[in-house]
Amino acid sequence: MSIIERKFYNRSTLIVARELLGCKLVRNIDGEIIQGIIIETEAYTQEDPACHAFKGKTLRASTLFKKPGISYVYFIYGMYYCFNVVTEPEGRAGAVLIRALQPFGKLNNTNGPGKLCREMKITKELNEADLTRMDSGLWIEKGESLAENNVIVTSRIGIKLAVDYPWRFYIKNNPHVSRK
DNA sequence: GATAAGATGTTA
DNA sequence: AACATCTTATCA
Repeated sequence: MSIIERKFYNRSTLIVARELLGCKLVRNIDGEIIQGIIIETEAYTQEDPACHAFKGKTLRASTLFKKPGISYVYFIYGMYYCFNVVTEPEGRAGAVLIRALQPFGKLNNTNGPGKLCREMKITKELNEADLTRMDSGLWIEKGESLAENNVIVTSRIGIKLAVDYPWRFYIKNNPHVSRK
């Protein structure tokens, strides 16, 4: 029930990626609430070759340098959006890609970053939305804390660069993880 | 099961 | 030309 405040995001991207597991992503579309538990994340930082901000402050990547706790939504492969949460202090780039949700209520088919954006109607209109405020229509609430042995850490998916970084986190034995 | 290819538009 | 994806087809 309690919304996560900005200072949570104003930290190392790796820590935020780990701690977002178990939290609840909530969307309000004209009064209709849809929500899911975050069960899979990936971290991307300024010094990371796979990150959009690696080459500097391009138009698209400029969002990654802004204040923590806002969203970064980008369009990919001609058909899908991906939803990230901006981390690190303002001026430093960093984001956590939300890769999969455990559906809540009538939400369905959220086992992948493109699919969950489609299901929750997350589009570029929500880029730079403030996730610490309910009036943005998209926010994140605290969840149950997870035991360390329920978190699996592996390499990231769908990238060519820096494939050896163990920067993907997901909840053990959860059936909604992407790429089973 | 595995692997390959096609859809599709923005980015640099 | 590549891309932080997903679906469908074509093997085995």
